[in-house]
Amino acid sequence: MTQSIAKKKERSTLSAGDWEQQALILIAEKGIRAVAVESLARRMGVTKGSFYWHFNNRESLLEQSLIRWEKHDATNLQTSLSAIEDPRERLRSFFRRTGREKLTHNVYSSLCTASDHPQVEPLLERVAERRMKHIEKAFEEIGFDPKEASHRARLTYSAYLGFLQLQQQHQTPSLSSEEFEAYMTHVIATLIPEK
Amino acid sequence: MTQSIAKKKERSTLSAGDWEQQALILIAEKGIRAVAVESLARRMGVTKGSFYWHFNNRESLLEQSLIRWEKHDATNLQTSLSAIEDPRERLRSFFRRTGREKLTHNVYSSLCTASDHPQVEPLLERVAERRMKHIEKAFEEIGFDPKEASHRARLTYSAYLGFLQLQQQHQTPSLSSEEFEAYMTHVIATLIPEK
DNA sequence: ACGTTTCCATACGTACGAGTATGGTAAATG
DNA sequence: CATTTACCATACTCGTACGTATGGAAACGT
Repeated sequence: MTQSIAKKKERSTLSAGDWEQQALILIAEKGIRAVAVESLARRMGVTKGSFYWHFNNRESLLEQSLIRWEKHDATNLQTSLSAIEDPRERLRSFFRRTGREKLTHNVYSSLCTASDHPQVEPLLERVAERRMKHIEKAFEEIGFDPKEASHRARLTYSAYLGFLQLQQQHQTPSLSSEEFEAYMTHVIATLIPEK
Repeated sequence: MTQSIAKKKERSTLSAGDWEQQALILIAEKGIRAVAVESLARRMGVTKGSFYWHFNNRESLLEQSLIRWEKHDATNLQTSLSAIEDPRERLRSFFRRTGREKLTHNVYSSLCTASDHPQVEPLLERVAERRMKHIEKAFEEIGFDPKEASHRARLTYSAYLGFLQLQQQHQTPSLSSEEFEAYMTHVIATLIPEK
């Protein structure tokens, strides 16, 4: 038993986790609708027979994949919260998170364009709620009263979501350009008040 | 010939325009993916045979419908621009446009969740570009220099897009509540500087 | 060594939606 | 009045993707 665990690195056989991981990569690249079991199987170098041994159906795969992603995202948020004590800096790092965490970020971006999907919608709700609370807390630490902090958090997260949308439409300066830097500076200056 | 035009109000036969109109209504209600020719035909009280007399294929219907919507939206923007001379008031009216123009607004909202669709993507790009220019101009009239106005317009439109996203996820206060009014006041105060 | 899991391939069955072929009916036209 | 034209119904084909049935081969337990 202990030996079989160590063997995982060899691609002798696939695990359910491998399928979930590849599904997330495919979501990030082409969106959730592109996750078809036959094409995904080809991608993994096997056929459908393998898939239906690991999962009951496509819906089950998506469910597990999304749970996996959500956990990963929640811990990401938590660590950034405990790591950065200055609330202003914490907010700035939230915006700049777009650059790092490429995969998990692209997954979210893709999921947003599938908000009508029955399995995705509740996930997006939970994630948005969690992140907005996170932002709201930072604004309260800065000095906003609860009501204002709530509104400012909603506005901030809306700006973030809208930016993702424009990014997918290729209507945003590339992340590495100085045009992008200038825009980020403007956003931070507008939404995060000085001391 | 002149008589047949006058008869249009009677639902004796359907025109291409009728199909496009119903397609837009369906898009607003259930998204563009729900626009299937058979189900749409049932909605119109006829069968596929009718549809394929008016259109070559489904793609053609979507193309015509989207063009129709885009024209409508462009004139809407133009009239609001020429009707309101105060730039601040013009920006405020942009935000509040969510309430009025229910149909055309819901269509846009639905289209945003289908930004990966090949026929929708270029449309969204054009619309976003047009609207952002509109907002940018208002900010310039207020007194922002061109660079700042551009950034502020992008931020403003991002906030708008993000709000639509949250709205679809039912994570926004209802448009008629005072909670919504308080939020709008906050947004306007944050993004539109006082004189 | 032998049977039992584990993992996967192959071949099917099925549902759905797009598009086609063809025929029918009422209105317009001459 | 006869015939064309506009509009629509019915009955197909076809491609795609999900899901199932079944069998094979390697690994594991005993």
